[in-house]
Parts: sequence; C-alpha cells; structure tokens
Amino acid sequence: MELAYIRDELKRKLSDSRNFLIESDRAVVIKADFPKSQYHFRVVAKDELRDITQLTEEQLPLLDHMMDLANQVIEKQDHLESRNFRIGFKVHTFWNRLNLHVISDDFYSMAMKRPQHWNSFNTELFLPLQMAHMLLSVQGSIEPIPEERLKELEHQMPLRCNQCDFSTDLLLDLKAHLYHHWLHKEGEREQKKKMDKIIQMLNEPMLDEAAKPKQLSEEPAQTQPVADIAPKRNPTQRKPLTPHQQQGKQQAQHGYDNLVYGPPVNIMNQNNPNNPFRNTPPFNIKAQALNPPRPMQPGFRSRGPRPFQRPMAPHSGPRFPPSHHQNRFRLPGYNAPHQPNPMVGGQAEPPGQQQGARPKTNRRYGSGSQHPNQKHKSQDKQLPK
DNA sequence: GTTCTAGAAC
DNA sequence: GTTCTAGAAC
Repeated sequence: MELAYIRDELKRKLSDSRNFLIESDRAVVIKADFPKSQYHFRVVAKDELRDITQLTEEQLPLLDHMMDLANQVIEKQDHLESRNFRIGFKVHTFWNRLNLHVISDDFYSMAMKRPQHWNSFNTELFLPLQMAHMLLSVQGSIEPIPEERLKELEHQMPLRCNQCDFSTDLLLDLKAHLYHHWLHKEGEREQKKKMDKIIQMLNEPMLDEAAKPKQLSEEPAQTQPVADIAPKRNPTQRKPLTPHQQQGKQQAQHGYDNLVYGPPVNIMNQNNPNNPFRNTPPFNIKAQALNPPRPMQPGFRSRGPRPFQRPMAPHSGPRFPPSHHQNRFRLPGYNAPHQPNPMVGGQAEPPGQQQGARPKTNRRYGSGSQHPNQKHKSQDKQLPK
C-alpha cells in the first residue's frame, strides 16, 4: 500500500459521517484510531489544510471553532473535566489533514508503544492550541520544525512523567508508573461518585418538603380532595435527579448520540475484543463470573470446550499485547537489578531483572555514549503521590 | 500512522 | 534461549 494513501486516511474519514462524534460546517470530531490515552479524539478540519505550517492569520477563526468542538466533546465525557485534557497540534504530523488532538492526560494506553509516542505529546513536539493561536496572531505563520530537532525530540530521554517528577529511560517503566497514576485517579473518581450519591440521598427529603407548599400554592382556588393535592408516593415515580443524573438522562434521551459518543474505553474493554484497550484491567469484573466452570458429569466426557477452564490470573495490572514482540506490562522495578534477599542469608531471589538484551550503544546518542536504557537502573524510582 | 521481523545484545 | 530496537512493509 502506498504511503500517500495511508496519509490520506483522515481525509477519507471525512467522507463517512458514521465516523463523526460531532460535525460542523468546518470540522468534525472523530475518535483517534490508536488512542494514546483513555480518551483521545481528533478535531479534523474540512478545509484542505495539510498541517499547522499551512495556517495563516486567516485561519484564526477556524482554530477558535476547532477549540469549541474540542470542548464540546470533552463535555460529553462523564466525570472528566477540561483540565484533564490536552488540546493541541502535533508539530510534525504523519497525516495529510490538519487535526487537533484532544487527549486526556492519563496517557494510559495499549497503543503507547514507543518513546516517540510519549514525546510527541510531552515535549515541544506538541503545540497547545493556545500557543498555535498566539504564534499565528504574532507572526502570521508557524514554521516547520527542523528535521534534526524533530529527531532529537522524538528520541529525547529521559521520559518525564507528566503528573509528577518521575523520570525514566524505559518506556515500560513509565507505562507501569502511569498505570499507578491512573489507578489512583480512577479510585478518586469512584469515591466522588459514591459521595455524589450520598449527598443526593441526604438531599431527597428536603426536596420533597420543598415541593409541598409550592404545589399547594399553585392552585389555591380549586377545591380538591386532600388526597389529590397531597404529593403521592408513587413507587415507580423517579426521585429528583441530581445535575449529573440530569445530564445522563439528557444523553440517554438522545439514543443515537449516546452511542456515538460511546462509553469510556475502559468500559468498552469488556465488550469489544478488537478494542486496543482490551488488555487493560477490567476493573470490578471477576474472571470467574465471566467464565464460570461447568460441573463435570461423572463417566461422561463431553466434546467441545473443556468443562473446567483454568481460572484467569487476578488482574494485578494491565495485561498487554499477546505478541512477545510488543512491549508488555511489567510491574515497577521489573527491570531493576534484583537485590540479595537478607532474609535468606544474602542469597539472590528469583530473577527480578529481565534477561533479555539491551543495546550496549546506540548510534543516535553518539559513538561511545551509553544507551539510555543502560543508565536507568541507577535512577530513583518514584511512585505517584 | 501501525505491524512485523531480523538482528543485536544479553 | 529472551528482550528490545529499528527499519521495512503496508
């Protein structure tokens, strides 16, 4: 397949409205094909603009409009706020159509596979929309990044966590680290949901009381049996909705919209085997519940699936692609040299350090210089706060 | 942009 | 033997 054809993929997506989460006359919002975070969208311009280097002051209103669409799609995401998102352009993009990234700041994703992926969002290679706006306002254009600088930033080491001051030369370590940040935040979100529910329950009686005088005062002239006037406790009647619930109801009423905006990817995990996130841990899902063992009949050997399936390992972390060629999840410290265990007379524990190869040198970092991977071991590990 | 794989390093 | 990287292929 021709590379030029692949580069035109975003243009092709513009011709099929099924891809659109939001459409306007000047741009559309689509889901990123290989999301580098749990929430990752693109705002794709309809105008024939290849990338940010083709922008001029004339496109400032377009940028404002794309920002509006970005905020619209963020508003649709449950329990997330705009401060959890980054909105900006890649300074050097593969695709042949101007597209604005709207990406959550967890960067916890199966598709994050190379240091280049990380650096493309977490170095100067990512140009926040406000910055692009300013550059166009001030100098009227955005210069392309020099090839040499591009290569330098793509391979920049160490990789620095965007949420704390952790840094590492190994993407695998960073991914494990990011996973802990994500777990922590997910826990906070769950906590917040519970608190919302409790607050709602506490407010309910007060709302009922508040409704009584209003209902009576609305029709004072009419004489009705008390039973008709008094608020009825209908068991099927809905309780007052919280603002959050109202938003949910609104979304549910727009059935199609709801499908289009879709559930967060970590919910999609459970349903879609092709979802690139499917190896991230399916939280609150019990492996046994998904795959209950069938009782073995004595003296009868059935054909087909084995009656007893080996239970799945507990989900102690994200499980990464089945291919051994792809980088897989390791617990933090997996790559660190293992220390002798003082509890067993100074003998080494089973291997904690990976056995595989790391290049001794890397031409990109200059002859004779150490490959970054060789240096990481001495660096301090730091867990998320 | 992604996937696949040969070859380097261990 | 395994892991990881970089480049070819798409």
